[in-house]
Amino acid sequence: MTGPTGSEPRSPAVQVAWADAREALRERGLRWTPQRRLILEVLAETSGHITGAELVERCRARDGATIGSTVYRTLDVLEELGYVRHSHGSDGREEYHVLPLAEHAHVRCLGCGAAWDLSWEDARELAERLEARNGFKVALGHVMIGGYCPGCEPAAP
Amino acid sequence: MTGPTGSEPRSPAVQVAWADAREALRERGLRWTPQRRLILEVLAETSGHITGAELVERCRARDGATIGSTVYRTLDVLEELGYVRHSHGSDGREEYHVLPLAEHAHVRCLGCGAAWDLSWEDARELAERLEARNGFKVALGHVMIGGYCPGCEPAAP
DNA sequence: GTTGTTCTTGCGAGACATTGCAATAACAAG
DNA sequence: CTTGTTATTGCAATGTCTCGCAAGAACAAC
Repeated sequence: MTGPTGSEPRSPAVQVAWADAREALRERGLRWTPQRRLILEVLAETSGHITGAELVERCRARDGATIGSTVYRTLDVLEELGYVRHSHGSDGREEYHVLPLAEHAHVRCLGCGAAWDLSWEDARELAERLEARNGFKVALGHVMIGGYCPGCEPAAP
Repeated sequence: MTGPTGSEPRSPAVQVAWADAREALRERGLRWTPQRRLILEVLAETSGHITGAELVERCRARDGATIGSTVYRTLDVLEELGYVRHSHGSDGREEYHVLPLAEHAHVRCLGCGAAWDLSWEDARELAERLEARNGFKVALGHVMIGGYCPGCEPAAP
């Protein structure tokens, strides 16, 4: 694991990665709209994970006219472009992982809800094993490991 | 992996495991109702995985008066008793794993949607590693590994 | 600037799941 | 069998996310 993720502002070095989003869209014949600009802005200030509903709410805070379905559809587009990656939290809600510089697996505590990224070594080992034994190609962005961190205990059985 | 799971009828040997459900409920001061009886019946004929919505539908096929929320609440109770275990499929829908004789992790192909159980050795290795390195106790029932099986390829990037 | 193509948006409907609350029914006790 | 306790149910409202479709906007070409 590489440490818990939160929602602190991104470093300037990382922010630039969003700068070419408009370019990336245009290259694919997609369009740059005020709605997408707003969503990108909010995402650029987000680090770690964010749920779909949270993103809708933060966008709505800046522009009361924000429409939920537009946000979700934009998220789909951004995922295709590689800017976000989504999975599902333990409650089944969409959870978007922002700017996956390297795709990685998620580890989540079922007790306190904290989330980490699986360390690269652990991930690689898991992936190599499954591929070698079964020819199964692991998609690290789609791996969720639930459990309990030190301090959090499973509910009594 | 131990092979794909489906929805064939259970063997008689496994069916008996459901017989004491009524007993298990009563021991906890919970009640045996016609609704729960129906849900148990349907589950007893199910093997592998089933989504919440599917279960509701199958119950409704036998009793048109079946109420969704009752089914979901019963599922919660059964999960506490250990008769089912739930996780979330790649589309975020609830997915109940029936009668988890041994808790195990899920492997799912993002291409064809097929699901397997992670082999016990692979699972144990993953669990031991995370526990040793980070003190993180893996809950195998809450592990989802996405990827692509031989024959299914990731969508072009 | 005008025009045309087509990607996007807004909006409403719908699927799935959760929750609060009042009415009901299961169970134990007498 | 009757009664009292309280777990459960049914229902309605809410929340999250998806989808179809017509109107609107972005972009390129002229």
